[in-house]
Amino acid sequence: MVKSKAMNSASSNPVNHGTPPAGTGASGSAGGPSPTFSPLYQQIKALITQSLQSGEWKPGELIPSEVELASRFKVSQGTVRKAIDELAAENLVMRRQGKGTFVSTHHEARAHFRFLRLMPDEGVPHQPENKIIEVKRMRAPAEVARLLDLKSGDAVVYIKRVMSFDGAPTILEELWLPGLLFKGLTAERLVEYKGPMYGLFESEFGTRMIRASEKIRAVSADAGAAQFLNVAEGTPLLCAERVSFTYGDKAVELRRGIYLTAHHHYQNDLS
Amino acid sequence: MVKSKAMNSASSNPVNHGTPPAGTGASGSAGGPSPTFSPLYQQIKALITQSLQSGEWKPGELIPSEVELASRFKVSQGTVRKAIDELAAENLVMRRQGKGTFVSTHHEARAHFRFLRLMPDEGVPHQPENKIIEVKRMRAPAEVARLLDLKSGDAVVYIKRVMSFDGAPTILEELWLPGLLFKGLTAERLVEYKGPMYGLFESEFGTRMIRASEKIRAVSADAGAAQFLNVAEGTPLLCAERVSFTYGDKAVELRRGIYLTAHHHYQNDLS
DNA sequence: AAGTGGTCTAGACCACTTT
DNA sequence: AAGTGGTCTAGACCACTTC
Repeated sequence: MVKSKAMNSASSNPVNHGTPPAGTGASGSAGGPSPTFSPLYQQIKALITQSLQSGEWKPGELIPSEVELASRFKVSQGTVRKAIDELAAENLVMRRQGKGTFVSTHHEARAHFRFLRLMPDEGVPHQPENKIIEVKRMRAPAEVARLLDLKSGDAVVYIKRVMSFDGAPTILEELWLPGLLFKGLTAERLVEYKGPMYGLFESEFGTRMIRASEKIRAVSADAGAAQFLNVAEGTPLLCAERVSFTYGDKAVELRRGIYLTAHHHYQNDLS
Repeated sequence: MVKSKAMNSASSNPVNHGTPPAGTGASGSAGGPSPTFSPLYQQIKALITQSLQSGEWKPGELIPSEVELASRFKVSQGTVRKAIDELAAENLVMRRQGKGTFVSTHHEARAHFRFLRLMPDEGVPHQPENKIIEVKRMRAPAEVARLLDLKSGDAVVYIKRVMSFDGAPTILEELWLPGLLFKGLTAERLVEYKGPMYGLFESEFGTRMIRASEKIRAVSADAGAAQFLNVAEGTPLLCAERVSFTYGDKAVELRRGIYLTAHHHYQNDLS
């Protein structure tokens, strides 16, 4: 099964063992100056990612073993291994020695803290209580459309909720989601669902968040925030504006969180 | 050569190969629950880290090639490679194809943005101007001592400064450093030094920050902050309390930054 | 005992940089 | 041409989990 890489551009083979010339995917070509090679393991990684995205292997499920994937793609186990190593580093899959490799899911305490960075100043993190304030469909304002890569006026789902820790309202959150991706999303469904919202998105709407980018600022509590968080107007609050992405770096959520940081803090590790 | 791992002992040999000891796995056991073995590449990684810490290879310098290290440690190149892979992932070294592997340094734009997360809302990041307000030696307050793993009352260096972007004061920062590690640190040295403070610490005091943990809150501008940042008292500001660590996870800096987020934001990527 | 991921080796060749 | 990191292979064995 293939050994070196010179030549051998292959045929029905899903990957390009060859090197110089054409081959799978790759970009431009056509006399281009840079054929934009990608290493074999990157191509394998892309193929696996495709299977994840298409739902061939669903969150929580076991994916085929390294040996099987190697045989399927006609490459060595080491190459598959390196591809999966990167996917594991990006939290798309989780390896478990002796058991296999599983598709990551938001239905886990582990994945939980990746996206909720607010920690109590003392004690261990609790599961917040969740109160839905409002759910509606609307046309995307220009700013929302821009960040979600939609056209201004496209349908979006708007959600407003308050999260409390030990009975103390702490987070006021607004979300905007592309209407097309979240058609059946209703207030009832949100209220009855227990657990992290990303788990609901993943299970019920097939949209899995894999990466996010946040911009954080300090703001003053306006009348609304003051009311929902039970603080005086003008109280300093932390504002986190998040854009979340799914496979293919597609933006699929805009979230604006207002955090009361009197007894909590936003935890961040620089490494 | 050499194949198994397990155990730790050996003689003049820097790593523990050999020792094909008793039967695999279980063995008598009963007593020792965990022999605390570590894979060969982890041991190599530890040895390389030691050389970095001891200054055998200084920031910015080239470390020996993979082939040479493999020969020195009497392991295969692949094993050295895996060790260096992890060090590169932790930003302790940087690989450059065709040239070699270099010790990371803070004297680089690249390392710069790892620890300064405040970005302008529009436009590209600028180099801030730096104004030293105060430098003094003092005894560590209880809280500072606790976070720096010192004894209350131990000597610390205290620094207060303001950083401005395009002439606008934006960051008010206080630092506490262990007195023993920063003996010759004076206001003059700080003022005359151009570039990131971590570069000075690294070059002049041999202390390299490799990791940090931040807790972020929203606060109200008090009289002092209002004065230095040229805002009204009560203005909401972002407060980032950072503890930085050097090799061996030793805490060596406490930093409390007050950020004006009117035209800047704290950028954070969740992945 | 069989299957899975994890470690280690040895050798080949590729891509990039410098001499 | 020589040296360095980067990719790929093939095979061996280890550690963990399940049957």
